[in-house]
Amino acid sequence: MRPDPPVTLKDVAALAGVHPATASRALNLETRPLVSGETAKRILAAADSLGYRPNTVARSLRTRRSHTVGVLIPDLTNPLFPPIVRGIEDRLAADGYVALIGNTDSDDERERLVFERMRARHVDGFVCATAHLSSPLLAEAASAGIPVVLVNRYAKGYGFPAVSVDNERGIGLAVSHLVSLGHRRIAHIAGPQDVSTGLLRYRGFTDAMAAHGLAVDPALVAHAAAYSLEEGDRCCRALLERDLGCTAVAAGNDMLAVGCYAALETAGLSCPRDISVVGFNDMPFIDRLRPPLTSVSFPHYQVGTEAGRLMLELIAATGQHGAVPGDHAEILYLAPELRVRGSTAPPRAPDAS
Amino acid sequence: MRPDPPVTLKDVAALAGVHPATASRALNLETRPLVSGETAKRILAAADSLGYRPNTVARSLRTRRSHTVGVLIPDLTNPLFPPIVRGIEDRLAADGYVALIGNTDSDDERERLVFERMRARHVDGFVCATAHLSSPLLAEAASAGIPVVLVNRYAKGYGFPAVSVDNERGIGLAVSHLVSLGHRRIAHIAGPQDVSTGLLRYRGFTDAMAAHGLAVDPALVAHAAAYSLEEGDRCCRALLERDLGCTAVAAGNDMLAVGCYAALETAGLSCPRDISVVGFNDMPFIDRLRPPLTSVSFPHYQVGTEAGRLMLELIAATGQHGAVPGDHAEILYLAPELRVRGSTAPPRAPDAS
DNA sequence: TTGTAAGCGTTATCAC
DNA sequence: GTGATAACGCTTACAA
Repeated sequence: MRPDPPVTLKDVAALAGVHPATASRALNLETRPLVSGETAKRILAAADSLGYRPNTVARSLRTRRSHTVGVLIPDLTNPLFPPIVRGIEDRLAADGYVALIGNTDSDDERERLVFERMRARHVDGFVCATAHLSSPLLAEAASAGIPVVLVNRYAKGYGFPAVSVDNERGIGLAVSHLVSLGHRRIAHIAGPQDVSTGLLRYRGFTDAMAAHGLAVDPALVAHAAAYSLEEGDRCCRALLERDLGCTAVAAGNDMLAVGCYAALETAGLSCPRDISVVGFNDMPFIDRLRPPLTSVSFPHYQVGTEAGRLMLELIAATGQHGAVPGDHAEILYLAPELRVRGSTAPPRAPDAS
Repeated sequence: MRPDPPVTLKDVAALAGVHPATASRALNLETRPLVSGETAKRILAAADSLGYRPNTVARSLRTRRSHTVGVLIPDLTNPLFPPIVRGIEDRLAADGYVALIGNTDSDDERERLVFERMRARHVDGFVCATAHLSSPLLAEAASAGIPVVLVNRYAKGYGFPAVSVDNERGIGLAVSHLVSLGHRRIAHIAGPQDVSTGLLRYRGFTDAMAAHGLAVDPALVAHAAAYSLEEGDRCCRALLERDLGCTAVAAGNDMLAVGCYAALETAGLSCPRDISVVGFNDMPFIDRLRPPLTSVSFPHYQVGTEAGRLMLELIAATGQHGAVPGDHAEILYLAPELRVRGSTAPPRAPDAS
């Protein structure tokens, strides 16, 4: 079976007995008012009967709008991202946009590569969940006037809108919870300090401790090189080896927290009996682990839909006059909630602070 | 800051003092041999100094190749898919392709919508993980000569290559394992029968039971309307209510199996003490549930990379003469392996079959 | 209200 | 080996 020859605007115009330009006008909602109702009807009927589908590529070449958005994430297999990406896709789809997806593994080179590739395909904007605090890509996008929406992470100074959880408040909830259980010597496994979440949660941790009148023992802070199970495991071991009598760990995110589970098991310790663990993100299925992880939650899917919305607004705004993107950049902080589960309990032998 | 004006082929040609056509030839590897080494070098230098990036959209219009592939999946938030999608994306990226992603929720209308949208964007092919056993989309793609690779599911008669696990053998492993533990009355929660996995695993289940000389009590087969936790819960309840003394459940996939956990808990039963449960897919993190789920495993990521490979081959082949896609359709069955974990144990009171 | 014509950036097909 | 020219399918001033 040989491919059917694609039907073009010219075919539709011919069948309707009008000029292609007229057909184009009738087929586009914005310009439809320009053509008489009579001919418009004829054209639409013709298009319909031929099964006409506009060639987006040609249109894109002309209008410099592809109705396509690039989505940059570190790694789709990190359970945090699927709901976010779905949210983005759903919101974009509602307006006729489609999403190009690219995993970067937080690798600058790979990030650059997918960025370039998407740019070459004339994406109308980027939703970016990979932003390091300083990123040449963002600078480039800014100077090229490409809309960017930051997700989950924030980067200063580019004037891009962002959607994210209130990290400092979130980790504060975790600390308060642990303190209220009676914990005093609380450790923190900090995420990478070159991404906003790592930095803000670390800062939030020290602030929250201070607010509770607790000193932060620097030895009770471990620094993870990445948000991974392995790093969580490694950092937790390091903390245990220091033998500083900590009774709880507030981890920088869920992966690090689950990494702690492994370290505790290796050390023959029980969670939460010996050590309480709190995560951050409340990833899907994390409530079904053994033990169910207490974690700081926020609406992932909604992060995606909000990011999609901001992107669409940004694209629309960029169309207008010489609109400077980022003029009135909207930064959205979604409220965190603590989901208390089985990984936290009062310390074994509460020490009077 | 005003957007930099994009540099085009004409600019490069001008700087190099050649005609745009020549510049084009020099810039494309396939046609580079046509131009003298001297001028080629000059052109490349010019392109480099200007930071030239080919406009893929324009190229696409001309060549009818977008170097873009549409990926259709039911739902990205189903943990089975992220590794597969990553595999696809990684393989495609290695050849300069990017992936458009679309969630369909197994909804025909939505599927049609994203399909059309991607088609309008001139994707070079579709990797499709949503195929029902009969799908108008597939027929349409086939007749339009659009390359399609089926993933995880199979659909007969279109001649499309497919990558999937050997479902019948997989469920056979599960049954053998349960039988060897001493189970005789084994229930099956069958997935939707209009998708290949549901059908094949069901068939595989009855075959395997027969091979062990065990009768399949029809009342011990429950039919799930979807691969969801809710349906697993519902089906498992139904099975329990029938009170037929089953001691083990071989579920159609992991979601259904985890749904069983909920039903068992509600019924005050313990897994694996009262009822053993086996899943299928070995989703990420499923080994960390309570109890860790025994499941039929296969290499998800590799499913993705193989699908990507097949897609690239198909695209390459379609380029040639009037190659009929699906002539030598390659069907890849990856080998399943059983991961035995804490959700299976000998029955409480083994009944002599 | 509709037609004309130019052009988006590239590549394919001719000549030279 | 290189240049000229047309064309991919569509939109959009401008003209009628």
